[in-house]
Amino acid sequence: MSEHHHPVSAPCAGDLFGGSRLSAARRAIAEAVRSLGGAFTAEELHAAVSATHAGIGVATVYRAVAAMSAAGALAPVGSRDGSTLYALCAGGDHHHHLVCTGCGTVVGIECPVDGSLLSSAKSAGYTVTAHEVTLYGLCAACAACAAERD
Amino acid sequence: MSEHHHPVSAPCAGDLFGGSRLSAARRAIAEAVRSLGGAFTAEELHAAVSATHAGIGVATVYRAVAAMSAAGALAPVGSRDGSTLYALCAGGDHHHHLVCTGCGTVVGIECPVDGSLLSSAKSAGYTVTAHEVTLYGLCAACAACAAERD
DNA sequence: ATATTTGCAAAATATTTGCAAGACA
DNA sequence: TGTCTTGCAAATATTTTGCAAATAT
Repeated sequence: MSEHHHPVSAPCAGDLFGGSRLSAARRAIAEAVRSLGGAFTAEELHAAVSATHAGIGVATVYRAVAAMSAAGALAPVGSRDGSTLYALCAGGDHHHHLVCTGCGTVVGIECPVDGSLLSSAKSAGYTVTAHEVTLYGLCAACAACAAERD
Repeated sequence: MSEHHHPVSAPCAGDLFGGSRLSAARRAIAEAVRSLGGAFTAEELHAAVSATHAGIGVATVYRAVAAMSAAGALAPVGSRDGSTLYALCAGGDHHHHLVCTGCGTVVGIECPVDGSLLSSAKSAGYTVTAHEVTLYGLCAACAACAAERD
């Protein structure tokens, strides 16, 4: 059927932008997102991009973040100093994120919202349409570092 | 012991500010928080206060929101148009919030984060220190209104 | 060829802060 | 009385937007 193998879901590493055009700037931004590894603010992403590809504007980064979010490749995972934190969102099935408050590393976690919670909401007269779950903590390395500091 | 009955936890309706001073402005703000009933932004709260008590500055409202949040009487429940949404937080035990996206009504829900999720985080090397859970949906009235619109 | 994306700079907002004056305890 | 709170206005900061030029497909 298709000559090229365009994945329908679970975008591969090269495609964080869904169906939008892949410009040089966006390529650089996608690269920076991966190099950051964990959670980041728009400004941090801009700084990371600028380190290797100078001349990319802040607005472009903000627009890229919006595009990647719309494509489901990025998810907001809290905020720091008034700026929204984003993180790469593993494609595939429904999940949430656990963010290390020390280094920003993010891992996916299963969704804890189960039928019993939904039905208790239902009995309160509510129909749940969306939910937001994020955990915060320390990764092994940051926990060890914190313990050492005592 | 105590001549006055200062509850240690689960602040009563008159005390949204914890131990801070109860000024006229703060009394008016607390009143407005209750009159709003559901989720609100700082600006909406300021407008509500101003309707009955003119002359209260925006900064005072922001500071009051911070004070009430610190006292545990208010919790952030998402954002709208770039502004943080807050809601009255029922005192007492640990819980989360379900917000009607139609009218802003908020109800408390039990916490779905259970031991199995925490131990799966643990096995990934993470120690969970905090979490954030919010559900969004429609209350009975707003759901009926939406159905009617078809 | 053409619709999308970029970069710049300016705009729109949300929230915070300094400080003198006023209010609570 | 002494400290906390207020109000105003200015400062900060984040994110958005208009528009002409550049670019991807």
